[in-house]
Amino acid sequence: MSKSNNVYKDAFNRCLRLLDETRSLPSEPELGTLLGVSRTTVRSILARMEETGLIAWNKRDKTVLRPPRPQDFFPEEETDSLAEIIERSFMRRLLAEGAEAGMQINELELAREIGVGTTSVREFLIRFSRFGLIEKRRNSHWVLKGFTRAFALELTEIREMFELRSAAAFAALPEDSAVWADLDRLEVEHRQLAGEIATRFNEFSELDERFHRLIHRASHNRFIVDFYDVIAMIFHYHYQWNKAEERQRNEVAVQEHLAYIAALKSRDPGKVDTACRKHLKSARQTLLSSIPEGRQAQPA
Amino acid sequence: MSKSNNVYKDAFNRCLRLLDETRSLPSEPELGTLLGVSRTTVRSILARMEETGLIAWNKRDKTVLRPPRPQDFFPEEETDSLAEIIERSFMRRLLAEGAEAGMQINELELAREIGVGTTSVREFLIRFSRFGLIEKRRNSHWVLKGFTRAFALELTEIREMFELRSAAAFAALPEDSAVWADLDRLEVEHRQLAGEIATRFNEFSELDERFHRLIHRASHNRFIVDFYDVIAMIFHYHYQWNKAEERQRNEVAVQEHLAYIAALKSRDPGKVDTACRKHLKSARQTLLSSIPEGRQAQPA
DNA sequence: ATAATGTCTTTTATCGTGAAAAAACATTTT
DNA sequence: AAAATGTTTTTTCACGATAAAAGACATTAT
Repeated sequence: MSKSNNVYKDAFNRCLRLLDETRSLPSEPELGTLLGVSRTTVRSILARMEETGLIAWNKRDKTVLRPPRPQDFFPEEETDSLAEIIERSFMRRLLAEGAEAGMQINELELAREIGVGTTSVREFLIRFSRFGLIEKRRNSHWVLKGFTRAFALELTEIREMFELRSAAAFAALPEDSAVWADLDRLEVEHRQLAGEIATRFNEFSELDERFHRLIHRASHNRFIVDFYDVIAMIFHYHYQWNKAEERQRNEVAVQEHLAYIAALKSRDPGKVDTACRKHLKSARQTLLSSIPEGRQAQPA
Repeated sequence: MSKSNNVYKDAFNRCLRLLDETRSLPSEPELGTLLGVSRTTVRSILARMEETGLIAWNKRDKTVLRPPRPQDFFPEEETDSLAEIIERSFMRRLLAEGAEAGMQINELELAREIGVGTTSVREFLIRFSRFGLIEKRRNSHWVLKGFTRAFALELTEIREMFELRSAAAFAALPEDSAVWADLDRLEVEHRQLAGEIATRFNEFSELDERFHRLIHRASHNRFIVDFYDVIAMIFHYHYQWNKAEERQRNEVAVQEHLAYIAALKSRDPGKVDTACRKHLKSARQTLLSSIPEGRQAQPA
């Protein structure tokens, strides 16, 4: 099996959702941009839609014949890229009990366990290494550094440096910058979420990421912007793992964000600094409190 | 050709240099640690040394029969790892004329040009991406962001944040920390180099790297320590490329380092901050002045 | 009994290969 | 002539295979 066609399957599923909304589909290049795939893939999708009687396809004419049924969709798990599959497996292992710092990581074993080729695992590990959780020994195995307290402290130290600087840069942006409209929109979303926090608290983490990325982008520094990937990854898995007090935590965070947004809009550097610090402090506390005291780094 | 034996060849060459110093070689495990390779490789080395009449090998006894001759060494170029070869080729292209921002990078073409498999090129590009000079388009090619003025400014911005913080942490280290002895040793090396700067100015960049890495390590933050890899890489190639005023630049930098070292030893935060800022400012100037004004990023 | 050597097994590094997906080129339609 | 469709070529992604190198185990020497 040389390469899975998950790009096609995922785009097909997304295309099915478009069918509900229109009588006929747009041109091939347009569909390509819409779905984020090449025309080659678009044509495979159209071919199958024709075969299964979803559309009538003749050159420019792509008329919708019937609405999509559940069985038209490809199963969710077939739409994931290999990288996603490997990442999930790896993180499950990493966050599971028994993943102690200093432990060695075996490419071949990982590949066999997940059921993929070694190349994909190697490439994943190289990409993953920038998160600072693993390290390669030259000509030899990888070493797990572990999701320790030290890691969390080092991560938050950088995060705080970067975000304070980005927030200051944000507040100094000219009145006519497009970011103020983005911020307004995020503020509305925050207020809506705050109003229905009892039922929608689990939607917070997605909003959180969008909010912080907007701020980091104001730094206009690729290293700062890219570093948010590390934070996002950690928070993503961290929240999957630690559901304790989730609702209350998010409720507090939403309010902190609203205060932070107000400070940014005031454009007063002092207020921005205070609001940013306050939020970062509680974010750090949340992360730290979730790491068992016992998980300590092994002495090198 | 599945894998080159450069590890063996490089270790063999290094082992030859040991022959000059002793009558007989130590045990296999000891040699392994000394050369940084496994016993398997050590035994291949010993086998060849026996074959070529360099040593008499019988179990624990490894007597040196004759000093190594130039023709005993493997050619330098055969001792480089594939990753090094690819990196050099890639950087040559990147720094050559015509490597404009926005240009797309073709894995297959690169692999063919260098004469290696695509897997190795892919892995290199993934590793290299953390330097912020290239970026991957999902399911498609890599895009060159280019060694532009913007890149240099973003890089130095982070460097300055990190180094100021590390220097402050360094100065606050307890009297009995081992770093003070390291610093003393580096100071001596700086004074020696300063005395013979006319002839040895080209040895500065290696000393520079060791000095800054020592300071960064005081941060005890893996992200800060790792970031120095980005700086080191850029400076490494930058200095190969831009030899203008090298001697004078290095002469100034050595003096700035000595002032910086004195400030650290004073343990006065104000003095440290001043000396560090001064040096970083001139380092930034040097880097910026070497980037042609014309090299601008393409609009996205 | 400890540490070395000798032997065998496992893992890593790299390639060539083939299908999926993108991209380029040619042709037709509006 | 601009933009779509139809067709062909190129590139990316992922695999299994193989030699180099590491590592584990068994044996021998001090």
